[in-house]
Amino acid sequence: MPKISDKKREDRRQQILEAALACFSADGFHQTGMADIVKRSGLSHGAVYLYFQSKDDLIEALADDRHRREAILNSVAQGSGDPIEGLHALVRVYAQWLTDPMGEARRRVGIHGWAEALRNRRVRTSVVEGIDLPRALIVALVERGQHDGLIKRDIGADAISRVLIAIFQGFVLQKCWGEDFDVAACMATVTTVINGFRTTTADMKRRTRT
Amino acid sequence: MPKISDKKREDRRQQILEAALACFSADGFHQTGMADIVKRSGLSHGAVYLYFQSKDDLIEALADDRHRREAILNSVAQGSGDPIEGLHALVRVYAQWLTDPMGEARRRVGIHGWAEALRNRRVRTSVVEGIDLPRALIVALVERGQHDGLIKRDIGADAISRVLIAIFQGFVLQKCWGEDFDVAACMATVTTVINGFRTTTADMKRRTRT
Amino acid sequence: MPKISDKKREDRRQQILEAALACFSADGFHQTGMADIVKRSGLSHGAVYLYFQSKDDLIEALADDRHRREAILNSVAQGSGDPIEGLHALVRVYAQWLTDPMGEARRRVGIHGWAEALRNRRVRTSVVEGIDLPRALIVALVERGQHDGLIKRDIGADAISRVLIAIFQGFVLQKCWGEDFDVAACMATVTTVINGFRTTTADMKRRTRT
Amino acid sequence: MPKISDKKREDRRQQILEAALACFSADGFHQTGMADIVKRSGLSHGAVYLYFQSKDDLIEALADDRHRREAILNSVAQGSGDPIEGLHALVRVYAQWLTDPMGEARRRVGIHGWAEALRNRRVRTSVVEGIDLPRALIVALVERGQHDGLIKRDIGADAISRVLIAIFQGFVLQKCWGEDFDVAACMATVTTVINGFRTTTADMKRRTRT
DNA sequence: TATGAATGAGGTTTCATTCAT
DNA sequence: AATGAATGAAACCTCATTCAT
Repeated sequence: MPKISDKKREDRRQQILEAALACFSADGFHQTGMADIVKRSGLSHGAVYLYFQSKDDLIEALADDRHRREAILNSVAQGSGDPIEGLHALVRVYAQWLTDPMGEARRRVGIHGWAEALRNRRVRTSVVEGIDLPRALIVALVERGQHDGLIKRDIGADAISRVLIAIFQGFVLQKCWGEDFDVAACMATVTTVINGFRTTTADMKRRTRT
Repeated sequence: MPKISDKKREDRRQQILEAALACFSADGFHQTGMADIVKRSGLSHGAVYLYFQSKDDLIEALADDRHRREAILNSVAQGSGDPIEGLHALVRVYAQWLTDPMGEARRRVGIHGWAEALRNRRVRTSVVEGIDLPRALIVALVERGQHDGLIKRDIGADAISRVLIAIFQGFVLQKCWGEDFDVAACMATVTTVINGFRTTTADMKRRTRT
Repeated sequence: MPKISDKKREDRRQQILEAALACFSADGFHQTGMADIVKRSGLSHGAVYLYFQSKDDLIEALADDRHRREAILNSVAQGSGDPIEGLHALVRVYAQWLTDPMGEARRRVGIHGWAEALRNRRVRTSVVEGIDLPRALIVALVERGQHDGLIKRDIGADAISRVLIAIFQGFVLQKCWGEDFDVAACMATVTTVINGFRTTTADMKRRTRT
Repeated sequence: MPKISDKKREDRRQQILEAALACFSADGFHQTGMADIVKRSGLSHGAVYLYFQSKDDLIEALADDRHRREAILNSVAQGSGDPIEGLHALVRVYAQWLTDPMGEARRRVGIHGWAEALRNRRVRTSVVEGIDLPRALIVALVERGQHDGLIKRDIGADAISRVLIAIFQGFVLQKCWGEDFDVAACMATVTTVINGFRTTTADMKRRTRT
């Protein structure tokens, strides 16, 4: 029985996923043919189907892949003491991710995934869970900040997390569409936005009164 | 003379566009077959091709349609005196648009269009021009606000506009994916974000010192 | 009842036939769409179908048209006394027809008709009858020539007629394919061919012996 | 290793070409649907497109095929010493080809190709090159004959070749249209025609005088 | 009579997937 | 395990013809 080693098996899998990523990035899921992926992977049709049951399977595997990578991204941003500083750290991590030229393909496929999530339940689950991770992280930070009196208490932690995530989603779109997206300037503005959530002296006075 | 009246002609066009919108919203551009659109429109294959040269033409027509509608949306938000109030007005208009249940299909198709924009130049042009409209509007408001000393001068007007637009793009995504997106709460937070751009007393002091 | 005059009716018919001729000449019968003919004729779809029942009907009408024109062509060549001179006259008439720049379209459509004759009985009948006319004419001339002792008696009149007709068919093909077909030189050679059918002194001696 | 053997591959190709030949012979290029060819070949749609990129490709492959076969035909007729005998040999070869019942389909497709050559450049090139082969052969023979004083010098070798080729083209047409085409009698007449190009005693006297 | 919008069967081609080797 | 030839449903689009006006 010509069973290959687990390592080789995993290598082949990655080889196929990389080919798929490149193709999907260039043409989208539905304009990419299996033949394109097969050619780019250097394997055969049959081989690809040994590792993935179908094209949808491949799409979902990439969605999961992204899911896993973002989990790591988030973990990197954890562990700082000051909640506000934690938010800034998260921003820096995502800014980094947004700028990485190697990640361009992944960002583009991500956008295709956002559209695909509208009609493919598995993909949607993966995407939604993917954003639930940073959301929970942000919520935790904000709630701690509110508890410590550092962040305004009249806005929901959940809403803040959704706004911050939305900003990054929009940045991905705008960056992938055009070349003139100034990441640094936009990031600086995000910093301002976060600082805007800080408790001001006015808030304190108001609170005292209440 | 059976030459159809202009009104009837335009009605038929809308009839087809609506069918296409519904289909594209449900299945995306590439999973929707012309047969689906034909069936839903109640017309025949040939009739559809009498009004649109190809499926791509249909996609582009919808992109243009969206473009045109957003232009109206923006114009609605213009004309207020106070720049900050102008931004809030704009937010209200888009919040309205985001909440409108009739617009669900259009929002979903919009997302598919964002993905399509990555590989279809015509669609990308339409999308990019579509966001250039509100961007220019926001930039104008912010610059006026900065000139009047109402808005912080240390952040770029362009970056602010991109952040606000990104927020809305992210909101569209999050709203279309899940049912638990709290539009009101998020909008309130956007209000806070905008207020965060206001000049603070601290800013003034700093400026004086400089 | 808005019945139009016979003359107007005939004019319209010709208008359509001319449009069809131009289209068929350029693109062949099956690559030409009714829409092309309609556009070129300046009439409407409905109008064309008032004059011709179908596209095939149009093709057949053009075949018949050609049939009729060739009948005239042949009649022109009749009536000379000397049979050999009659053949030369016929050659001159066809040479003329082959050279006429206005007839280019008709020659091209003729070729398309030859192919169509293989699968359309009506067209084949028309084509075959069309060549039967000059064939009968040539056969009559040759038989008279043979009777008068001017033309060799050991070759069939029918075969001679088929050879002469074949020569013209081939000329039409070669002329329509390329620009370097030298009509004058080829015609001169046909003259030689015809003279080759003349009885020689050798023939006469042989005959005397028999 | 399921990579098909070269022989099997070539067999399949021929299988498809034969099916196409039969269909095109019966219905012409444009009335034949790919479905007809697919059905007749016994393969599937996809398989046919594995061997030929498009219907046009199939048409051109048949044109090239014919080109190649005629080249062989011509080579067979070469090599005789006496130029006049060479012409007669050529006539015999073509007479053979014209009579072969297996070649009926090929002759019919050939006619369709003549029409197609009017609007398809690739086909025209193939057709024109196809007749250039025997033309060059005939020209060479005739020029040798003229040099040796066996053939009249007052007619162009090129014109003679065109006449002989035209005769065969016409024969193909007439044979494919009707059942009553007497190949033997017509061929005998061609022999007479060729002999008519021989130098006569009259020619010699005239030449002497000059 | 005349119009041209509408029909819908049928055209060519693609492509995710399978399976004999 | 691996190959790639083969499948056939389904994709997009065209076009000869009809018919309400």
